Formats: sequence, structure tokens, C-alpha cells
Amino acid sequence: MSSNLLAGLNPEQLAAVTLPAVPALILAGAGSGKTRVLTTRIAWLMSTGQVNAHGILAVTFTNKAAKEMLTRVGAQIPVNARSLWIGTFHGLCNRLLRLHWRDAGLPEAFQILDAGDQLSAIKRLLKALNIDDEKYPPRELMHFINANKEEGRRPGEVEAWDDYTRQMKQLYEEYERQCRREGVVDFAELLLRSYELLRDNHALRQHYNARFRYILVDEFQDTNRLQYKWLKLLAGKGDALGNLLARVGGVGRVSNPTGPAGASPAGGAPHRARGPAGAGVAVGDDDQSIYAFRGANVGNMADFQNDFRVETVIRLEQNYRSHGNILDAANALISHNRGRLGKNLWTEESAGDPIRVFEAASDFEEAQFVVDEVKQLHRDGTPLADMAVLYRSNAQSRVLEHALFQSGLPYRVYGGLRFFERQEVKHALAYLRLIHNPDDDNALLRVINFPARGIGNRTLEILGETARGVGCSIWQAACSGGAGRSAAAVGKFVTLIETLRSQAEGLSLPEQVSLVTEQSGLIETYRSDKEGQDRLENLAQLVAAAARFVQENEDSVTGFLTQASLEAGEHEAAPGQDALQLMTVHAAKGLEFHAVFLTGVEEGLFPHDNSISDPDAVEEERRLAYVAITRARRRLYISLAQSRMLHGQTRFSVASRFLSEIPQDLLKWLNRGYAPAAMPSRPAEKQAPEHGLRIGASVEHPKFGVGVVVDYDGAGKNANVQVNFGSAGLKWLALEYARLTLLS
DNA sequence: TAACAGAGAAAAAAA
DNA sequence: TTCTCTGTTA
Repeated sequence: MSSNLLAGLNPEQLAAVTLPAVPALILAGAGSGKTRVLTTRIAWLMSTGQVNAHGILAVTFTNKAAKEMLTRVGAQIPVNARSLWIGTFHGLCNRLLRLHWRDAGLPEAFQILDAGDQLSAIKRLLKALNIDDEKYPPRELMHFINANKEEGRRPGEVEAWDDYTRQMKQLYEEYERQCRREGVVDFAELLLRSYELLRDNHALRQHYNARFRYILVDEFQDTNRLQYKWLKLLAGKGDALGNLLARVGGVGRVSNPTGPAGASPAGGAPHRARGPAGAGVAVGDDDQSIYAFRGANVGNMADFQNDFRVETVIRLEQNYRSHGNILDAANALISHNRGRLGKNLWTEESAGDPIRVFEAASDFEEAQFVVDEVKQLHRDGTPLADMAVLYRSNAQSRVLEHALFQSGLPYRVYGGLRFFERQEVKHALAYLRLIHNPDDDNALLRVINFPARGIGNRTLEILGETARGVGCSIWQAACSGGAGRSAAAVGKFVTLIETLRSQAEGLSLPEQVSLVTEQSGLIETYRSDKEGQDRLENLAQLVAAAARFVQENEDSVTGFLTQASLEAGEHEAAPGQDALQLMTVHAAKGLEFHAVFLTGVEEGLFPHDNSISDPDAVEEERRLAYVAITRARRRLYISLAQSRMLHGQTRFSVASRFLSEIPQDLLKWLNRGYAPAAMPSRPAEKQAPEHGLRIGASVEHPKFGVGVVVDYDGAGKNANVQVNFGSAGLKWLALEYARLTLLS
């Protein structure tokens, strides 16, 4: 059987798939068949009888990647999806904590706070404590808390040398208390809590060490410190052994034991000579590390090599995606970074097309260029969905969207709110939470006055104070009356929730969701809102999602709520229409397209202003550019604009340094030299003309026909306008003489 | 309570 | 420029 599995692998892939049970690092370049290697290895391990599904743990970062891995393994070998632990860090931690909630000190049905929930919980905390949120902004506190958790630090371990940090530390502690009281867990807490569970519970740790004989980690360059520590524990290499940590003498930091790490006999559990501790495989690409800003630590790759004394490093450098010129450009660009682990992509494919470069006079013109090229490629047979327009920052999408909209090309923008983050969905889920746990203050505050029922800030303040005074939940405070003038309204809300609860009794999950959306008044509110159509649609979708959940999993409210927090759903529920893809470079990681347009390749934008003064940050930008380039299979366009509207101002920029780091013989400048001169000069700088012929206005000329105003200068008698008459050409006309009629 | 105006910020983002 | 948040006002 295994020969089938291994067919078609190149020598490096084969080596990676059939690695013995030793720790190994696989440096997998873009498009080198990384996922295939991972899934084939899992299938190979099982089909050769080295391990059963039970003994494998595979970790990814996104639900999408986890799902894909599971599907592909399933296609190669029959597996029981339940016994195979493939998932995201958070998904797997959740699984662990649900199994061992008691040992982890959590309530059985603990709730998960997503980022938005966490922020509102923090705001509520600050209010309750009467903290000036100007001095201690909620977002900053949230960042402080998460950053510390991601370093594995509880409040007690935070070093505070100044008043500000001392206060933040204090608030971190209060926040934890609040979470404990409410039985909720934020994203970082999932990780930290399950890390601590394994660290402090020897029996449990040994159980999992023995169980997970093979651990595979995807996108290893994106792991943060805590995730790495967690992996180490699971692999049985723990800094878990408190003695080991102490002996190495670090200050509580997980530095690398320089000696023979796991082999320490000094107290604690003796390690097996082979086996569990040895089987970790990390797959990553340091050149594609683009998430340092959210705590990813590329250094984990080097630490892994040291801590696990990795002797096997496999490089997957053959690229199955792009043509040669594209890879050469990527290789050349990334070679400007220092301290790489080193890797050079190559392909058996031909060099292919040169990289097309377009320098536009303005962002407007750049967008137009993209539109024209996309149209051309589409006419030549490339599906729109196989083309992507990439940009560094979301703000750039506006002008692109505008041009696309004008041209009538269907497009799809990634980013923005996702399904379970939409307010109507969150409202509905809050009602669902409340009928199962009315003490959930977060949920209660979200909907106590939505739909509006006459409970304002003042009332909430009174309720909050009462609750705090008594030490009970807001719900209990609401039940005990004493809500001042709005007592009646509060009473009605209490009755509503209680009615909902009794009605929900015995209903299935989808029925409960449906009940809640209707009886709470949500549906009615959105129906009377002229812009509520989409929201109604989403509420219906929510019921459908609940039905699907019950079918695929179990009839469990907690399970559904967990999934809602852990899998926020798709960005766009767009139909399967063939549409051009618009997204940030970050969002494009892991994807590939026939043609890629990398836009805004200008100093100040890419690399971004905020990075330019920091060499490390510039390197991350360069990696980002590398990711962007390697998305393209056949065609790569790089465009830039000499001027662009940014924050309401026109700014002028020059080509990005990244462009000059690509060998010029790989580039084909589509318009260098003549372009800037032939283009209309910076319309944005001009004041509106008194003659009313603004740029973009349509005009008619008796001889030239219909055209569009692209520029103007002068005033009064000397006023001139430049009009693009299409086939009749671009003309400068003196307003005093030309008989122009304004059409729009 | 709800509507409105003025201020302030605008890099990237998974779970 | 435009979106979001906050504080004020009807």
C-alpha cells in the first residue's frame, strides 16, 4: 500500500514523509508541496503500522488548514476523524480543556470569549473599577494581558517597574478574577490554561506524552512562545520539569537548555530514550514569517533545533507552482534578508513570462491599469477567480473597488467582518447564552437593551453597582428589582428571558436559535429597519448553521457556541460566482493564482512607513513581498503609483526598494519613460474649478463627441480643460472657445 | 433614549 | 478622506 502513497514524491519529499521517529525540521518553501508531505506522512505512519490514529497530533493555525489536512489524510487512508487529533492550537487546547475541565479548574461548560467579547469584558471591568480609560485604554490593556499570556506570564510573574505597568498588572489580575467568576476563557487563556494543566499535572502529561508518539506542526515559523512551550510539553521535552528549568538557571524564561535537554535524570520523570520525545516534526518556512507583529517568534525554529537537538533538516526547494522568472525574482528579493536558514526555490518549469511592471501617475490610474489587464486576461480565458489583486493595506482596496465597480467586473474582497462576528449573530447568540446561563454578564449587557426596551445607561449603572455590591451577576441584580425608574422595563426583560428559557425546554438547538431570534424581537427590529435585510438573512443562516452543527456533531448548545467562537466563519459568504479576488498580502498567504497583481509597491506603503526605520521590520516587509510574489503561477504584475490619496491627502512616492532588489532583466517595464509625461497631472491637488467641469465629468463636443474631463488649469478667460474623447484622443481645449456641453 | 456633531486616527490578523 | 468613538443636545 505504502508504495502507492509514496508514488510521485521527489527525493526530499520522500525523505520527509518517511523520516524515522527523530525530531526533524522541514524547511518547506512556497509551493513545495508542504501539505502533501504532512498528510502523506500521517497516512504513511499509519499504513505501515508504526502508529494508529490515536498516536498522532497535528497542529495548524487556521481551521481551513486543519480541515484541508484532515480531508487529504482521509483521501489517502481510511481514518477515524475523531481519534485523530488534527486541529488548530486553540481547537486542540479546547479539546484538552473540555476533557479535563476539572483538573484545569474550569467550569464544565466554560464559554470562550472572542476578541470582541474580550474587549467588552475589559471595558466593563474598567468601568466597574472606576478606572480612567483615557489613562488605561481598554485596547492597550487587552494587548498587555494577551501579550503576557502569550509569554506564559500570570499577573504574579509580570515585572512592573513603573506605576503604569503596576496598574496594568493589577488590572490583569482583576480581569482574571472577573473571568473566573463568570466562567469564561479568552483565546490566549485556552493556550495558557492547557499549558499549565500539562505542566502541573504529571500524570496527565505522561499520559499524553505516551499517547502522542508523532507530533506534526505546520507553519512553525508562526508559533509564538507559549505555543512552542506547549508543544514542548506535549512532546515530552518539557520545561515542564520544573527542576530542569531551574537548573538551567533562566529567570523563568524558557531558554534552551544547552546540555542534553530531555535526558536529565535529575528528579522528575525519566525520559524515554526514544519514542515520544523524539517524534516531533516541525514544518515551516522562515522566509514566510509575516506575523511577528502578533507575537510569532521565528526564533522558535532555531530553539527547536537546539532544544530537540535536531540533526535532520530537510529542505523542500523544488517548487511546483510558479514559472522560473517568478521564482528567480522571489529568490533574489529574499536574499537581501540576513540570518535566514537558507533556501533557494527552483522549478523544472520554463522561465515563463517576465514580470510586468507598471508605473502609474496616480492610484486611480493604477487601478485602471489593473482593470484593463484583468479584462484582457479574462478575455483570453483565465477565470476571474484565478486572478488576485494584492495590496499592503486595506485602505488601498477602495480605489481598486471603485474602478472595478465602474467596469462591471465581478470581484470579491476578503477581510472585514466574518459571519459569527456580525452584530445580529452575536445578539442572537447572546440570547441563547442567557437562557442557558443568565449569569453571563457579557451576554446580558449585549442584549438587555437590544432591541431597545427603555433600559439606559443610568439603569445599567444602578444594576452594575448593585451586582458589584452584593457580589452577584447583573442578572441576579435585575431579578431582585431595585432598578430605579426603569424597574418595569427591567422586569419585562427578566420575564422575557425566563419565558424564553421555559419555551426552549426540550427543543433542539436549531429550534432554540429560531425561537430566540423571533421571540427576542430581533427579527421584528431588523424587519422594520430598511437596512436590515442582510441581517435577517444572516439570522436565517444562523438557524441553518445550527441545524448543520447538530447534524455533523451533536445537539449541544455549548458545542455550538464553542464552534461559533473558535471558527468565526467565512469572510464573505459570497456565492460561487466567478469573481476577481481582492485581498491584503497577509490574507493571500497559502493561496495561489494564475495571475497576481501586486499593487502599491512604493516606499512608504510597501515597505510601510511604520517599518522603514527598523531593519527587522523592513525584513518582515520583504518576507511579505516574497509571499506576495510566490503566490503567482504564471503571471506576475507589479504596479506602483507616483501619487496616491492617503488619509485625505495626496502623497507622492517613489518605487519601493524591493523593486530594485529584483534583477532588472526579469522585469518588463510596461510604460517606463513615457508614462508619467502622458498622464494627467495630480488631479487631487486642484481646487474645484469655478466652471464646474470637474475631473470625471462627462462632456460633449460638437466635433469630438462625448468625452471625460481628465484635467484642467487656468481660470476665467484662460481656463483650459483636458478631455479624453476616447477614439478621438486626448485634447486640451480652451473653455472660452470650445463649445462643450456638460452631460453629468 | 436617540440623533447628531466634532475629534481623532488610519498596517497587517488567526483563534 | 472617511470611519468610529464620544459627548452633547433635542
